[in-house]
Amino acid sequence: MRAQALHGHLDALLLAVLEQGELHGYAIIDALRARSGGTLDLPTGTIYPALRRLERAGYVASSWSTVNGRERRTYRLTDAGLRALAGERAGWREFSDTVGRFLGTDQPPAPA
Amino acid sequence: MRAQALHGHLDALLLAVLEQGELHGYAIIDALRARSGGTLDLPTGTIYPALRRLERAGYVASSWSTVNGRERRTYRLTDAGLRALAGERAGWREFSDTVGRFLGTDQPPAPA
DNA sequence: CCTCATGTGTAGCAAGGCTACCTGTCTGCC
DNA sequence: GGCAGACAGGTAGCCTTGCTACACATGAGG
Repeated sequence: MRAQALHGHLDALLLAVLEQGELHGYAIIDALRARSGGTLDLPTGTIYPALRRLERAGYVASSWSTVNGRERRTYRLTDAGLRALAGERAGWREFSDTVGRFLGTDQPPAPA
Repeated sequence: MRAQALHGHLDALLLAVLEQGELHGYAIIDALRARSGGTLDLPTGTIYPALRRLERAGYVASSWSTVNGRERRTYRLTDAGLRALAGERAGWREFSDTVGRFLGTDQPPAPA
């Protein structure tokens, strides 16, 4: 899958993943790959800047911890992030509905 | 709708619109607006460069005609464009399926 | 006459994901 | 002991692509 198709939707994915529990960056990449069946295999250079963006926006908060002598930065969803996620879901629905109307995802063009 | 969410999907939309018959740029904008129920209202500065991109790629071909003293450039889908559209449709399905799995468009997370 | 819709077009900006690179620890293999 | 590779985090700069703002031209309507 052409990954740049994500453009603008990555934030929503990250929020959705963090909705199920706090994770650190590397684990987020694993979670995305696992839940997408391998389709989403995002490089660290995509994830880390995106997480910082979300943190600047106040949608996630991070805390450092040390696991096996390795520094880990764990991210969790904030209340604002949860609200943002709801908005992103609505936005995604409208977007996919609109584009799907042209590309015929699974809803036929004229049911009625 | 945040229009930049289109990123990477605009070409597919244009091909899909032209699939139903040849149109000129301005009419394409109208068609997108009409078929999307007003959601997609794209500026000319988005459409014209995109059409040139598609023409360079060989997916559409254009021809000039004069209507009411106004020069019109009419675009039609090429065979390569038709094939590209099929690929775009498949790509869209995979993309929307993948993202939908996270944002829960209409398929629940764990049906079984 | 002037404005607005029709119609095409360009220059430059901005956003966002990607490539390529760097740092460091721990584990396993030779 | 040394080296590769997974784990873990991070940055700089590129590239694509849609958007804003503008320019040009004609025809219709006030």
